[in-house]
Amino acid sequence: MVAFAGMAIRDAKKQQTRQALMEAAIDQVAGGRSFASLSLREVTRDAGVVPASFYRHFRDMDALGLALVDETCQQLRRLIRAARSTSVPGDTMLAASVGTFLLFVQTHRAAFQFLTRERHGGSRPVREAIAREVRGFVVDLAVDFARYPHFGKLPREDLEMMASLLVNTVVSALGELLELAADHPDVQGAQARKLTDQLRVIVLGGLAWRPGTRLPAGAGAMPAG
Amino acid sequence: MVAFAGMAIRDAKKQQTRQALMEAAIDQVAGGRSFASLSLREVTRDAGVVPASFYRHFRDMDALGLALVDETCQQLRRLIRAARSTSVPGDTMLAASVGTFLLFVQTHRAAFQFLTRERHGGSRPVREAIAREVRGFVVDLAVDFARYPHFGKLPREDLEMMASLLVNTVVSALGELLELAADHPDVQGAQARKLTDQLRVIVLGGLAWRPGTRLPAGAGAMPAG
DNA sequence: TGTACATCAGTGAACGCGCGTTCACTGATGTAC
DNA sequence: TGTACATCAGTGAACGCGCGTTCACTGATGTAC
Repeated sequence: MVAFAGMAIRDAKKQQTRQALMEAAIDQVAGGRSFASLSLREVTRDAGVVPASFYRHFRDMDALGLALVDETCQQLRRLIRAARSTSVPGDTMLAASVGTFLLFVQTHRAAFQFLTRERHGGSRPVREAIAREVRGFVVDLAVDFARYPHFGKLPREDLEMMASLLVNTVVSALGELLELAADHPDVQGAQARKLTDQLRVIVLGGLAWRPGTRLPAGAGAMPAG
Repeated sequence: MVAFAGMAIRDAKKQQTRQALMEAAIDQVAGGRSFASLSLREVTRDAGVVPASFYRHFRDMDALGLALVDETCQQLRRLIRAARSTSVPGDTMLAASVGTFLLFVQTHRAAFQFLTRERHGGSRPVREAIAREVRGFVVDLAVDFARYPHFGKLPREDLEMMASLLVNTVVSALGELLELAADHPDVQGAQARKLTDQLRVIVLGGLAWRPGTRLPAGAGAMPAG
C-alpha cells in the first residue's frame, strides 16, 4: 500500500482544505457578494477552519482570487477544446453550440458568477488575469475562423476584431443570464434564442466583410450607442 | 436680495457636502476600488466631514450608490439625446459617433469606471438600476432603428436584439478602454478603430438580416465561443 | 430694520464588533534506521 | 515490523485597528413679528 510517493495522506488533506477555502469564497460571490468585500475570517469560517489556517494555503485574499481565476478558466478551456474538436460549419451547429454552452453555464453557475463579477471588479491582478484569459479565447477563435473559406483570406487583425465581437457578445449574454433565477427555463430559452440570433447577425456581417469595408451611404446608421 | 425661496444658503451648502460625498466615492472607484469595499468613514474622510454627517444625506452606502447611478446615467442620457437629434445615416456618421463617444468617456472617466465596475458588482439594487438604464438605451435605440428603410420592416423583437448587440459591443469596448492608462492616444486610436469596425460588421449583418434568418450551410461556423 | 425663537448640517466622543495578523502549541503523518 | 525523531496543517488566544452607528451638542442660517 506504499504504491505512490510519500506525503499522500497529509497532502490530500491539505488539498481538501484548500478546495474548501476556494469553494467558500466562490459560493459567497455566487450568492451576490463582491470578492473584494469578502473577509478572510468569513472564508475560513465557511470552510470550517480557524483563520490562521488560511496562511498555510494563500498569502492573502488576492492570491486566493487568482487561484480561483486559474481554476475556473481551466474548466472553461476544457469545454471549449472539446467543442472545437467537434465543430463543423453551419447554422445547426451554431444553435447547438449555444445550447451546449448555456447548459455548461448552468452546471458551473458559481464559477461564471465569479468570473463575470470580478472581470471589472475591485482587484487589479484578478482583473488582469481574467482579461488575459479572454484575450486567449479571442486569439484561439480567430485561428479557428481562418480555417473557413471566406475568413481565410482576411488579415489576422480583422479576424481578431470579429472574434472579439463574438466573445464579447457571448460574455454579455452570460452576464444577463446569470442575473436571472436559475429556474426560469422560459426566460432562459428566450435569452438563448436572442444570443443565437445575435451570433447569426455577426456571422452574416462577417461574411459581407472585406478588408477596409465602409458602410453603404444612407444605409442603417445609428446614434452614438 | 430675497429674490428666491428661503433655505438658499443652508440648502446650497448641504448640496455641496452631498456632492463632495458622491465625488469621494466615485473617485475611489475610478482609482480601482470596488464600491462594495468602500467604507462610510473613508468616504466622509475624503469628503472632509465627520462620519456622522453622512446620515444627513444618505441612509447608508447603498443609497449613495443608487444616487451615483442616477446622476451618471443622467449625464449619459443627455449626451445620447444630443447625438440622436443630429444623427444622419452613413459610414462617416458612425465613425464620428464613435469618436464623440470615446471623447465623452475620457472627460467622464470616473463616472464610466463606476458604471462599468458596478454593472456586475456587489450591490443588487445598484446592479438592477444599471441594468434598467441599459435596457432603456436598448429600447430607445431600437426605436431609432425603426426609422431607417431596411430596419423599418423588421419586428420590434429583431430590432431590440440588434440594438442590444450594438449596446453590448460599445459597453465591452468601454470596459477595455477604461483598463488602459488615460494617456495612450495610440492604443486608444486602435481601440476606436476596432470598435468602429465591429459596429460596421453588426450593421452589415443587420442589413442582411430577414426575420427568421438562418446561416447558409457550410458558411462561417464557429465553436462555442 | 431688529429681536427672539426654530431649524438642522455638521461636530466630537463613545460604544461594541469583526477584522487581519502573530505566535507558541499540538498531534497526526512522514521518514530513517 | 518497531522505534525515535522531524515535519507541518491546523489550533486557540491575543493584539491593535478601523468599522458603522448613537448621541447630545453647537452655531450658522431661516422665520415670524
